[in-house]
Amino acid sequence: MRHRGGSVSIRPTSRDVAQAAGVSQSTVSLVLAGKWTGRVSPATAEAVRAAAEQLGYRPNLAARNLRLGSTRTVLLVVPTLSSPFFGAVYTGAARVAAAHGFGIVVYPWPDGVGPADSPFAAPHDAIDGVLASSMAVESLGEFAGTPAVMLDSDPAGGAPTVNFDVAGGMRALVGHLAGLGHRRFGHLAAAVDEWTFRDRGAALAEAVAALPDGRLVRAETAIDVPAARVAARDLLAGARPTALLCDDDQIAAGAYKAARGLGLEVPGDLSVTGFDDVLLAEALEPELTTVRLPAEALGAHGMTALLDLLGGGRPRSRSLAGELMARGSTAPPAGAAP
Amino acid sequence: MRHRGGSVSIRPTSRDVAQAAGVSQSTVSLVLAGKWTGRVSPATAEAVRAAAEQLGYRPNLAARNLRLGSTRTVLLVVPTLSSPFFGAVYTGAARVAAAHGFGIVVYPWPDGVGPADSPFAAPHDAIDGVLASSMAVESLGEFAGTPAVMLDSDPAGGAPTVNFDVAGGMRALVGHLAGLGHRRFGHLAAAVDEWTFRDRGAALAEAVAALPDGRLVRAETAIDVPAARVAARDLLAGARPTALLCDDDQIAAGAYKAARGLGLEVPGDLSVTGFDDVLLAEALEPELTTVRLPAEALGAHGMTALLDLLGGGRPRSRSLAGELMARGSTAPPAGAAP
DNA sequence: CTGTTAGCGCGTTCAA
DNA sequence: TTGAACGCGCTAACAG
Repeated sequence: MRHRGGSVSIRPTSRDVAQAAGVSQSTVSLVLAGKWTGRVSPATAEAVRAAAEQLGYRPNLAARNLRLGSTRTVLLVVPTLSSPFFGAVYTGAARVAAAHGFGIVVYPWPDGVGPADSPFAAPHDAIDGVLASSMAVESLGEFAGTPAVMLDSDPAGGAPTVNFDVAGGMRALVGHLAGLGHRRFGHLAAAVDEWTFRDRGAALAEAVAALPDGRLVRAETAIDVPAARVAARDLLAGARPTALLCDDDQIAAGAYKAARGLGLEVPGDLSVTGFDDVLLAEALEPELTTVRLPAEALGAHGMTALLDLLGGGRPRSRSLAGELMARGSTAPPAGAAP
Repeated sequence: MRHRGGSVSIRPTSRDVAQAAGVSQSTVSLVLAGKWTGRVSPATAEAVRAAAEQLGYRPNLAARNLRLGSTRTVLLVVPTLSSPFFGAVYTGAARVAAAHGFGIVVYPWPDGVGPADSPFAAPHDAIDGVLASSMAVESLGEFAGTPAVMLDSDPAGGAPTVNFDVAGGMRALVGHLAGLGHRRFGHLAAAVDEWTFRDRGAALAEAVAALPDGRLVRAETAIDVPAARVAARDLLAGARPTALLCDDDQIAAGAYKAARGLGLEVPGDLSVTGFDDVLLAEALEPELTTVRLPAEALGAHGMTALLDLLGGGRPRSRSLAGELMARGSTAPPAGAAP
C-alpha cells in the first residue's frame, strides 16, 4: 500500500534512489557497486549514497541475480542436521566464503528423499555451486550440472573431493591398541553404505591382518545408541575381543552399555574406541579414545576448492589427516605384561 | 557432460521449450504452472510437458522470483548448527513447508556477528519470511521488516512466538524429585542470557520455594561438559544438595563427572536431571532423567504460524508442553524412608 | 562525467 | 484456444 506525500511503506527501487538523488539509475548502480572511481564525481556519488541510506534502499536480489546470472551463494548439502559434525563443517566453509563475498546456505537433504517430493522446495539453482558432505555424488540428483565439490565422500565420483584420511586414522587406532598389547579386535561397523565406512572397514581389516596373531570379528549396527548396544552385546557374547573399534562415537556409547551389561569394565576388561570426536567423546565415562576429524578444516578446504572451481580452475582432490585422541577408554588387555 | 546431437548443454529456457513444442512461451508458462484447464488443448499441453521433460527444462528461479515478487522460501535462522536440537526443528518445519510448496533454507547466525560483517553473505530478502529459533528478536537486525515467527524465544518481543512450556517442565522435574523425597536442590544454570534459561530458573526457584523445607543453591556454567564439571564440583563442595537440576543435558554430563570425581554415586548419592533430551541423555550412564522438548513440533507449529502470517493472518503465540522422561539418574535420597 | 538503452527469463495481461 | 507484447529491478554496453 502506497501512501502519497508522507512516508512510503513500499520498498524503494534503484529508480527511487536515482530520482531522490537527481541522477540516473545507472549512476546509482555504479556508485553502489563500488566501482565508480573516475566515472562519477565524488559529489554526486555522495549524494547517491545519502539518498540510498535515507530511503533505506537495498537492492532486489532476484533482479540482481537475474541480471548477473550468479548469486554469490553456495549451498551446503548435508544428510542431516542432527549431528554436530556438520556445524563445524559449516563454520569452516562459511569463514572462507565470507572472505570472498560469498554466502552459504544449508540444505539438509536426507537420503532417500527423491527430488520429486517437492518441485520447488529446493533452492534449485538460485546458487552458484554446491558443497555436498557425506553423501554419494549420485544422490545429488537435482543439482547435477551445478559445480560441486564433494566432502567426506567417495573420491571415485568424478567431482573434486576433500576427504578425511580415515584409513590413516584406523591404522593409528590399531597401532595404539597393538602397542598396548591387543591382538583380538572387534569391529562395530556402521551399517551405512557410505564411502567413509567402507574405507574404515577395509583399513581396519588390513591393519589387523598385518599384525602377527591379529584376529578380527565384525558386526554391523545402525548409528544410534540402543542399536549399537544390542549389536555390541551379541558380538561380545560370541567372540571375546579385548578391544572394540567402533565406526562412530555414538556406537561406542552403545558399546559401553553393552560391556557394563555383561559385567565387563572399560577399559580394564575391554578397550573401546570411537571415531569422529564429537561432543559425545568427552561426555562419556571413561572418556573415549577416538580419532578427531578436522571437520572445520574440511569445510574450509572444500569451500576453497569450490571457489577455485567456480573461477574456472580444476582443484585437486585432497585428504585431511585425523588425529588420534588417546583417552581413558583404552588400556592394556587384562593379564598383559606391562 | 551431456552429449546430445553435438549441441552444447546450455540450460534451456521456457522459450526453448516453446520452440520445441511448437507453441508460444505463454502457453508453456500456463501449462507448467498447472492452470491451463480450459485454456489450452490437452494435446498441446501434453506436447509442452513432453518437450519440457525431454529438454530437462527447469524454470529460472531468479526470473520467477523477480516476476512473482515472492520466493516461496523461508529462512530458518538458528544460533548454531552444533546442536542436534535444531535438526529436529528443521525437520518439523520442513514437513509443513513442503506440504504448502515452500522451501526452507537454514541460516546459522551466531550471536555477536554483526550484519556489517558480510554485505551479501546473508540471503537478505531472497526469502518470504523468517523462522528464528532460540534468539532475541532484536538480534534479527538485518531481517527486520520481514514477516517473522520466533521459536523458543522471549514472547515479549512483539512477533508471534512458539515456545516450550519450560516452566511446566521444571515443575514436573521438581515434582518428580520431591515425590522421591528430595528437599535440598542444586541448580546448575546455563550462563546464557536467553529467555528459556531465565524462565527455567524462575520456575525452579518458585517450585522449590513452594515446597515445605525446600532449599535451593545455584551456580552458573557455560553449556559444555568441562565447564559444567568444574561448576558442579564447586557447587557440590559447598552445599550438599541431594538433587542437581541442570539446564541442559550437556551440563548434566559434566555433573556426572564431578559427582564421580567426588566419590558420589548417581543416583545413589546424588540425583541428576537434564533438560532437552537430545542424544546425550540416553548415551550417558545411568541414563538421564530429563524433560523431552518436542523440537519437531516446535518447528511444525512455527511454520504453520508463519504461513498464516504470510497469508495475512495474525497467528496466536502458543506454548508446547514438554514431557518428563524419568530414567535412571534419579532415585530417593540416601537414607530416605521408602 | 553522466544519461539512454537493451535485455536477463519469466508470468500475465490483451488481441486475435 | 493461442500468440504478441509488456514489465518486474537491475547492470552493462554505448552515446552524449
